[in-house]
Amino acid sequence: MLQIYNTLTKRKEEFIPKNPPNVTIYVCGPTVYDYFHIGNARSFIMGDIVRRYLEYKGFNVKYVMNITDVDDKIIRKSIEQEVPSGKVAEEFANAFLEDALKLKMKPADVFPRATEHIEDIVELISKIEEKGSAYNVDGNVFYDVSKFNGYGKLSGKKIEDLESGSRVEINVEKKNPLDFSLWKKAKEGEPFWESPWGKGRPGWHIECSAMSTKHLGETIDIHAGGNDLIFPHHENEIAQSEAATGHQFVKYWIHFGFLNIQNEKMSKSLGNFFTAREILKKYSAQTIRLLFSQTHYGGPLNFSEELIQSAQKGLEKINNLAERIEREMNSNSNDDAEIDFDYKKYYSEFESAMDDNFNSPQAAAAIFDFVRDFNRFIADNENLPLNNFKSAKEYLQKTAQDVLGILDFSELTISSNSFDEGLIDLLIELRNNSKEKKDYSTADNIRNELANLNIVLEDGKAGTTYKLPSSHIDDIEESVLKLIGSIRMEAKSKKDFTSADLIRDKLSELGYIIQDSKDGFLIKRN
RNA sequence: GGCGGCGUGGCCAAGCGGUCUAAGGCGAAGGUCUGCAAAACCUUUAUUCAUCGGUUCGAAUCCGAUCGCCGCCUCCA
Repeated sequence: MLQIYNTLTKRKEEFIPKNPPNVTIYVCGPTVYDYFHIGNARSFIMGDIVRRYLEYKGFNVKYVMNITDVDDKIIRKSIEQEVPSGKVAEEFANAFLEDALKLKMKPADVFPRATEHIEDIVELISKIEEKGSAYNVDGNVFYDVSKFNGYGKLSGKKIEDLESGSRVEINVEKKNPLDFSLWKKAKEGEPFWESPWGKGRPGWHIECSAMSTKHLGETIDIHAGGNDLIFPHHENEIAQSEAATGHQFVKYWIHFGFLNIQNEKMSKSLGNFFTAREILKKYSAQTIRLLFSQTHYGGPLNFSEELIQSAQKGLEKINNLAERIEREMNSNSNDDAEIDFDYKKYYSEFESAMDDNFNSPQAAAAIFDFVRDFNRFIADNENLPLNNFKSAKEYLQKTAQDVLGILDFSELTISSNSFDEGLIDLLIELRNNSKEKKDYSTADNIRNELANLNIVLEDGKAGTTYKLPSSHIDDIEESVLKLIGSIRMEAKSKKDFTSADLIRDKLSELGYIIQDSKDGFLIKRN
């Protein structure tokens, strides 16, 4: 039974969607005036994990994430850069979509944009006006908070408290300082749309109400976003939508904790941020996702270089097993019956963790338990039947890959790439020959040189295996060829012509021609 | 001023009334394997959960107070 902590009721509740097995989810997406930062990424990724887990549970999820493409910040930027606001929005919306993919987020079923829903927005505002919950002051339309008696139910605030301590900007047009804009009258030079109230653009909150309703219906199952959206954004969405429809807007509200830097909220205004782009240059999506998974979504996460590195180390452990499994699947032909291993136990650990309000840290722990125990199982059972590896792969795929997104079998370094791995095999053969001759200095030299190229050799019972670096494969080919050539030179200088000839023959088998010259050698592709 | 969150080992972090002498990751120490490594595995690394009181047969978990940190109330994921 899945339980979700609902911000609205402030307790964990059993998740019962309105129309099972369908589930509707709306997550507040980015305002596209700049690249999004790693703190924003946390919300998007945790939303993605929520979605993926519901799919794992067999629900048919419709997932919507809005893109706010008209607002004050975008307009400000467009003025600064002297380009139309639509251009600014387009540029950063594209960047967002690219980065979201790089972060392994499953694309939303719909990424609605405010500017493409002006009609729906106008219609919704009119409806609110008809119900008497909005008023028009000279082309500015405001929501009348006093008409909605549930105002404050999400954020736990009382109207009086808000009014007294308020830092709300004083606006003489508003009846009440808490009233907020539904439609903003266009100022000189601002983008605008025609409306019954004149030229203008939508207020911030109304787009979510309009687009959510349009794509998911009047009552949606889950609405999620960062903690800072509880008030006023989500509170206002409820007020608008419920005033218009008379129905409950959202069944379950989920809010994500902040990502902090040195214990302070990461934010554009404080300037203490890293963009997701920057971080992705140094760390993989899987690393970032594991880091996020290892903290509960609701709490704060104090981001640091040290922390992300420890996640990276942890990830290697999972990847190492995945690679081992992949290697076995390629070479193992033991078709004996599967030996007993309690896969079920790890599925149920994973599920009961995720069922408890998406407790991803505990779910990750279940995966680590599995990795440890399965590694041990391999060690204890020589020549395991292939089916065991299949089952293990299935476990990792369903949990680590499909739900948390911290693993991708198709990206493992041992699998396909353009680099000719025969070259590595040749080096391994040369190294093994040296080892047999107890020429450890040559053997170690080969290993060290490869290590410098981020190619790791590991001697195992069944022979030597290797791991390739995940990127820049092309540059490496040249370095590897140079290494092979210099080994051959050394062999020649020692009059070890057997080795030298072996190298030349093997290279030609791989399609390379090595030519000796006075001062060295030249290797060409045949 | 109003509202809310947090404080668990060297670091990160689950646990939220008994199975907790507290999961998992990182780190550290020792060991197995290895020519040496790497990987993997094994062992060790919190009788204690900010502090002080209280409730309870029983508390890291509930209540109160104190100290410290953070957030929202203005754009913000």
